[in-house]
Amino acid sequence: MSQLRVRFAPSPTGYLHIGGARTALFNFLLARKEQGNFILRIEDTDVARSTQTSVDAILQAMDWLGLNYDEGPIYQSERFDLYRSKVQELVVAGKAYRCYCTPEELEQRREAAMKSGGKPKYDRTCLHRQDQPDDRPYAIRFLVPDGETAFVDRIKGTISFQNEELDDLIIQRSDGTPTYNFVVVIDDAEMGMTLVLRGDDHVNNTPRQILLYQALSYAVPEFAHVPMILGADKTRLSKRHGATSVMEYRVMGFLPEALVNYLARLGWSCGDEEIFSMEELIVKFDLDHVGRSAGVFNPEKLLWLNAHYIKTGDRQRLATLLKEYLGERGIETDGGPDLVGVVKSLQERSHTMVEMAEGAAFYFADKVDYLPEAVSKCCTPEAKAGYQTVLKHLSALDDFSHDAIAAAFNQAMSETGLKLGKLAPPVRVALNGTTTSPSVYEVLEVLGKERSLTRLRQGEALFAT
RNA sequence: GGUCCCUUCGUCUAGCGGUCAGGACAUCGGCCUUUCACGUCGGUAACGCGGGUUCGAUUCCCGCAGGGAUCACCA
Repeated sequence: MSQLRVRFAPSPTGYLHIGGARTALFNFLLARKEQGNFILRIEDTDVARSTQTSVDAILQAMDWLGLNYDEGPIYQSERFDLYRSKVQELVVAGKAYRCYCTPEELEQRREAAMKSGGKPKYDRTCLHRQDQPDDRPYAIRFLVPDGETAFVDRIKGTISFQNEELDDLIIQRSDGTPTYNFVVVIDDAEMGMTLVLRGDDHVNNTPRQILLYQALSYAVPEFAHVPMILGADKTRLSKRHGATSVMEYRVMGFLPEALVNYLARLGWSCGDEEIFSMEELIVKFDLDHVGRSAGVFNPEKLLWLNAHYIKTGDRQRLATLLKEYLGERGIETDGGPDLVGVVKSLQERSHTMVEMAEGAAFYFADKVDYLPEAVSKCCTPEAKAGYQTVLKHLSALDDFSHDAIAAAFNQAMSETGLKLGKLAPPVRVALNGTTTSPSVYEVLEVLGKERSLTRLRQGEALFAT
């Protein structure tokens, strides 16, 4: 049994963004599907740009999405000794060499080469250098062998490069710290990765890394590169296109399962299916159906999915969430109507939890905030009699259930000869101050008799005589 | 510029030689209706171009065009 081992390796220089989340998700799904291991590794070799705040933000976002890992987080910054010894191993074997060229010199030569139409690759000046002084700063470069390097990408198919296109890349900086392309190989190899699933932008790094694996006598893992995510204008997804941070979506009232479902379907498909729970994804996800081309992030479809999950979600759980969203808006729910009832009345008409919270606010308000236009439109002198008839019948109810309320309205209708379209609007205004709300029957039921009647009696004053 | 990758409705995509090119979001109509939604029925809408291969190409091959990625002592 060959155990699948995959990893997600973000660099902690910011929050977890949509693209990274999808890469993490794909790795997670594969690991769970194959019953392999999912490792989280923090790529913080760039000490200057890495922060603990970012690490925390990434961990929090993964937790929210439900992407738990089996090993880690492993910090590369704690493994410098290992990297250094591996660099030495290559130097001793003659597969890497010291380079005394300064960044400034290299930059100059690059520019000169570009200007004369040549390739901006390292000219191997120091490969042929005779002296190797220890008292001068030097970086270590990997000596790229001649030939061709090819690999079979699990998503894109065979990809090959001529080694001469590759630079003798620096694997250790002059300050002694290792560079990305080197540590990623050491870690993926030492941690036993069997598949490296990552963003498309790493395709060009892959041949260099393969050469490194070979130079260090490591087994080369399989690779799979997922296409990037674009904004509506087909450019790389960025702040301009809206929220890119996973956690921003929670703030905006999205459910994690909606984001997971959306991200999974962005670039992957399973016939005509659109709705997938995490459990289904684990069973159905596969690399064979991951597309090769970049995809545009479509917020509207995500919104539709979110509405779907709100519509079909567990009311008790949504009630708990709603309480949080209301709390963030300064609305206290204790002592108010039953939250599950509130959720039930709003569930079908909310696309986000924020929307639900906004729609639920009136249930918990001490006094109704009347919208002037709603009052003038619905609480007309002609409507007053009908309103009072409704109020009379509702007052007489012992059982304030939906059905009983409906019966009360029916009585009022036959008594006044008015249709529900005439009777309901002013009641709605009295209850929530506007012309839009859940069904008035539901609102009355959720509010309960006492609160309802209080509001209805207050509402009598709305009618201009 | 070099190298590498990509190309089906507006968007996400199904398709793996013969389909009226399917689904979903969005959009446009109808229905439902106490408001707003939801739901429901239906419509509009796509194979980048040019060569091949083949009885037959969206599908296979080669060009072209257009996108994108990458060419750091960043990751």
